[in-house]
Amino acid sequence: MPANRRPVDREAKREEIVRAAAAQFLEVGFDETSMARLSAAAGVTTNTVYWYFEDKDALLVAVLDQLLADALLQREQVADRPWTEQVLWAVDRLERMRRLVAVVHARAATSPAVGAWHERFHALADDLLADGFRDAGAAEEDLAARTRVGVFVLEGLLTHPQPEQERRAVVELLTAGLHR
Amino acid sequence: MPANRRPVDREAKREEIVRAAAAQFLEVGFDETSMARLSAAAGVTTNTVYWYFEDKDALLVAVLDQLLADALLQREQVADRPWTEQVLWAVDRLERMRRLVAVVHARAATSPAVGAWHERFHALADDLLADGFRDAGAAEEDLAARTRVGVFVLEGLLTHPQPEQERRAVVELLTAGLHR
DNA sequence: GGCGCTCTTGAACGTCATGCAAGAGAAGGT
DNA sequence: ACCTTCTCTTGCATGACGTTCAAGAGCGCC
Repeated sequence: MPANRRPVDREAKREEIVRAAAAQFLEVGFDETSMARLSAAAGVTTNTVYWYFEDKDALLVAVLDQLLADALLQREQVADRPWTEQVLWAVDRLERMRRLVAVVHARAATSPAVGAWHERFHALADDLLADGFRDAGAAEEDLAARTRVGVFVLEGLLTHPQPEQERRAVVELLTAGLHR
Repeated sequence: MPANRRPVDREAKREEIVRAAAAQFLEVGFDETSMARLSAAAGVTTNTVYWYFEDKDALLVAVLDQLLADALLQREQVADRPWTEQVLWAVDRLERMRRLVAVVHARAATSPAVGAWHERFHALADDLLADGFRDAGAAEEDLAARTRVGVFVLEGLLTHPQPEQERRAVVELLTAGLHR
């Protein structure tokens, strides 16, 4: 039990660093953002960052968690739209994170922390998509395959940006034959 | 015009380096393979590698070109199998390059050379898949969307390994309703 | 035999992620 | 009021990396 505690800060400062890191990672790129630059953007020294985060990968995971939480929160507001529209909304919403998708895939092979996050993310994505397809009237027998295709297409649309029209065509092909 | 030339070597040595690099990139990973380690594996010094290749990204592109050429060559031998089997064969064949897919996506954003290769690759993949789907009897109107989904699923299956059975289920969903 | 080219090498540079040891500042116990 | 203890911050160092520079070595051609 802590015999001591700084006013409040702790959580607040951590979040501040995460926010600064997120901005840098999204705009500049993960590999391209040095810990020095990142720390400067957050208004602290590099060592301070290392006080709050084990290493750069841990910071990446924190950023991913925050971005994902934001997205999930916003999702509630479109939960009643038709399934096709929900998927298109997700693509649009997640596109800002485009650069991070490739980074996660690359680091997941090396960093256990990022690897674990990647698995958690796919479990969540699988659940959400399976629910959506089920509600939209997909046959139970090919639900698993359809879900997996859905996830792959989602990732593909994120990492290989397409014009609005193509995007819609692709998603509509995915939901073809469903009653909603 | 060259007033001079070493016996044969030139092309041979270049290829030797590419082969060594390919082995390292596939087994160890691109980020994890240092130029020093790579050069040692090829039996030369790092500077020698820099004589043949502009930088690490150029070497990556050379490796990708070689791997792709190999795969295309082998493909001819399965060109007469049913379309579904061809796609499954491609997934199986390309799986060795799994780690490189993420690397290409990550570096494409930064390195113009890798970016260009990535675009070339997708143009080729689009062509091959479109031809395949057309031959398999896909409707001309949703050929483009189907092709794009195909590419995304292919990349997805590469980067997120699935058990044989799941893989087949996914690919069969893609080719559902086609007469071959 | 010397010029010029291709190729190779040794040593260096700048940047990066990260580690270490020392300190600042505020509770809490006495 | 002092001193310990804990959280947090900092300056400096380290080792690895990608890449560059300047100097050669060996061969073909005049």
